Amino acid sequence: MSALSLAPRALYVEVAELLRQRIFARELEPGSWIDELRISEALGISRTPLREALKVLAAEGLVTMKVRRGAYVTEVSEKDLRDVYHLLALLESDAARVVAQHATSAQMGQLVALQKNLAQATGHRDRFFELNEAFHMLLLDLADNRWRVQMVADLRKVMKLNRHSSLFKEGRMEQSLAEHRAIVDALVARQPELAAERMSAHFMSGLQAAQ
Amino acid sequence: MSALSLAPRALYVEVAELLRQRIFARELEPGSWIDELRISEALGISRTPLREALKVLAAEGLVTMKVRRGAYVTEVSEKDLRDVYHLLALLESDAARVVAQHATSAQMGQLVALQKNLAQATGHRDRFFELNEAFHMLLLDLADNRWRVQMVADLRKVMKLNRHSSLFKEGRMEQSLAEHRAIVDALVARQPELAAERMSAHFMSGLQAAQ
DNA sequence: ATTCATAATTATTGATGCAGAATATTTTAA
DNA sequence: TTAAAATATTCTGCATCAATAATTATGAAT
Repeated sequence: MSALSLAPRALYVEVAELLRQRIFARELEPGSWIDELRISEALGISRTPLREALKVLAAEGLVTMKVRRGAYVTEVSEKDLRDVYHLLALLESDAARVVAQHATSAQMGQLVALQKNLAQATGHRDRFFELNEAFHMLLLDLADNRWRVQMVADLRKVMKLNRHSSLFKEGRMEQSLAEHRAIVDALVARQPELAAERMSAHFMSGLQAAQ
Repeated sequence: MSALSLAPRALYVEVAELLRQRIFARELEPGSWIDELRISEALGISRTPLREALKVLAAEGLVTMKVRRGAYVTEVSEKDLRDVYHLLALLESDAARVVAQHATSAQMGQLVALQKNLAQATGHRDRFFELNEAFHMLLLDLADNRWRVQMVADLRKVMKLNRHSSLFKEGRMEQSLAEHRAIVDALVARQPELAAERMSAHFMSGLQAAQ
């Protein structure tokens, strides 16, 4: 039993989170079938919460369900990855546009602060990756559209299914940092279209690095 | 038991579909709790497939789950509706842009044909509504991004939660038809930005009608 | 003897009913 | 009127049974 959490979660939520981790860690490989009995036994739980967790993951796109066959980890093709990046660019560049228009100066300050932390994390890949994600999520939060937050979160999960997407190639961190700086500059300068363009370019650059 | 379907579906899928219908028909009202026992008894099934169906609907945003409390139909505020329309406008206008750029002339023909059917359905609200949805879905299919298709489908379900969204006000059908015609014209003329703009305007106009 | 088709077996998922736990409601007493 | 206890309701998770797909075994034909 894990440490008692402040917000108690249902077992199926915990199981879904665990499976996500394993999928992202490639312990469960894309295309491989998920054996309900094996996993539930390994986790020491019954099949019911596992099956409910699989429904959640299916809705997120991480697994695909076939009737009377079960669930397998979704395979993400090169085209899928391009499509996902395309949508992320669309949704997040629009978020940048909205933030440039409507964010308070205090909120801009949050983005600038996070950007500075990011600048100090170059070289530390895990830390950089973490702060990078935090930056994008903060921007989304500030754009204040809960449906978009959910959709982007799901798309980012799918993106993580790809082997190369989470690995930054040589020099990618520096380039990414520069792109972030340019985005923040445009936001602070209250230039919505410029911010949106730069965010879109940021994703196109990220897609190239992933391929 | 319903007629045997060509593609046999799992019970939880059927139940999810049934619940969607009831939610859209306002038999299950936003904010009301879903009594697992009552509904499963009414449907003559056990609670397990119902619970799995609720997980699916929760992922779609139609119901909200509270741990140890169960599920209730999601309440959609005015702001939520605006946010959903904003995203639909963003996603579908981009789809129009893509279609204007990449669709074959045969595919353009499909859109034109559907548009003509729509023109003949003014006055018949249900039929018009059906064809309207078919038009948007065809456009999405032609844009060829399965992740977007899924996201738009989910957003449209949320949109339907709103009482006014599915009802066309007086004169709305004629206006909607004119907007569709303008969109198709831009598509056929291979003008991506114009098509995108008109699609966006179409949604803004739809939002006004819904409020 | 080998190969293909068919039948029997096995393994896995789908669904059910029940027991336990947490929460909400009602009742009772101060 | 408020607070605590008892009761009722509802959700969570498990063991079991049923249905279906996958696999193996069997037999006939070439």
